[in-house]
Amino acid sequence: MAGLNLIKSCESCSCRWMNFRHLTKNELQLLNLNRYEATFKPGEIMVKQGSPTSNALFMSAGLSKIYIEGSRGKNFILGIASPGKLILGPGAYVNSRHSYSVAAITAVNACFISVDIFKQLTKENSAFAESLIEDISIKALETHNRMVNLVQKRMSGRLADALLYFADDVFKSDNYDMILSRQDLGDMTSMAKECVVRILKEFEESGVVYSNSSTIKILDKEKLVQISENG
Amino acid sequence: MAGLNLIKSCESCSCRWMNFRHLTKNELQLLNLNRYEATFKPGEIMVKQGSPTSNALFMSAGLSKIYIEGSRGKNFILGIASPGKLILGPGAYVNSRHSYSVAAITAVNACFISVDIFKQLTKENSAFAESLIEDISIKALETHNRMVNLVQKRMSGRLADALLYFADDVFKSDNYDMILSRQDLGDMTSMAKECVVRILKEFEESGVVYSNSSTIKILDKEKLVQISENG
DNA sequence: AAGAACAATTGATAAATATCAATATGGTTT
DNA sequence: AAACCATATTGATATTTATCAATTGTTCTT
Repeated sequence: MAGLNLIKSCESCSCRWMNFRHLTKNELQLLNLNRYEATFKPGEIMVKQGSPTSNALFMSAGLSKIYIEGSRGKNFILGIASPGKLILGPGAYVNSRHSYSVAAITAVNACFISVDIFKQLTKENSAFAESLIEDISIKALETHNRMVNLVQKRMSGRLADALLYFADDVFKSDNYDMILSRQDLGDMTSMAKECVVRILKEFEESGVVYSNSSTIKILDKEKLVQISENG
Repeated sequence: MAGLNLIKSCESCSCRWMNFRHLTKNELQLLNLNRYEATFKPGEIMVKQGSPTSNALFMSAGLSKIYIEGSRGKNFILGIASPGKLILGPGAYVNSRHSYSVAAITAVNACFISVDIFKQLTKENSAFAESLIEDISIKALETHNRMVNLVQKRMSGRLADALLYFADDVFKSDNYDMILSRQDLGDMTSMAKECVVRILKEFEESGVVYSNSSTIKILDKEKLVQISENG
């Protein structure tokens, strides 16, 4: 199995989870022995909501979307996963079920790491455990923030937030490919796909954001931030 | 200072945090030495969003509301805190600032416990640390669920959720005092206070819930659950 | 008990958002 | 290049929700 891996070892991996810095050489080796890599094509499901949390995931290449499958077939997109981020929902510590689904957007390489090993490491290494608490806490803060924004802002503010999220957190650039469909953008900002189109058009007419169906260029970031803040 | 405390010690406390069961006698004593009790009158602020997270809180009596102060004076009510629950936002592990405010609804007794001590205990006692991760994870799951519901359901479904939350999680009874104002109920369900009134009236007209300004009686729970599920 | 202050209620209306149906566009397959 | 598919776009309309203004009820104070 190790022969199939693209990445030589966790010790030398350049895109490993930051918090693995707290692990000793031995612990990293243990990790390395209990992982395997897989590749996914665009659109393929990497993690299915409700399935057992046997593994945590770490992507080494590509982008994927994390989404909750709500009732009546409606999805809610939590965010974009990229290399270096832990993919393991809160269900792992509650009911041992994945609390969200993850689907590849681009071609993706990912490491599967046994949750049992993962939990064992948190037990043995308190610095590592604390860093996990930090990671979870950061996500909780982001979620709180997200929820308040979704609930208190109008459509243009919500869409501005999403565009800024891609620029600042995902691509670190104000020009980027819009990897989500209009429908997905709607699922992320709680609006109908037609409304996404209309608000994007408004942004374009006011010279804030240029967009075509697959590209975004933020032209006036200050104004976009203002739109986000004014709700 | 110990003389001011109503509760004799953490060891014998009947309403202490469940996860303290993982602590040893010594650790409980350490906890006990580093706590102090306070009482709050209805309406008083117990924790202010943005203030330093020097202490975690545990209520021994009363009810309070946990809320995020959003932009432009709009609040968002996260939930109701009751005895036995840890009150410590994710900010404690991120920026050492309280990420939400907490205000007493009824008369409240609460213990303040030093966050430093709290963190020290998670470092020394891995079972305790894991139980904290579990606690945080449960809250994260609830938040995810909440967010999806708020975003995908219409007003009647959201209000039904809130009424069921009070019945099942807070009061464990289908008849209870509505301790929140209509405005607060609106801040919790993302709707205007006038709409809360109107939907409650609808519920009453269809025989699902009886309500006056300070009381709720769930008359047809199945139907209320249905309303919640149908969005 | 009168009055002040605040919360709840109601009705009318405006604003925000979703839905529906039709058309356009772009990329793929054949 | 024609046909096909999925997605994007547009316009018209319906639905949902918020806002405003006025009134009623409640609680607290004096």
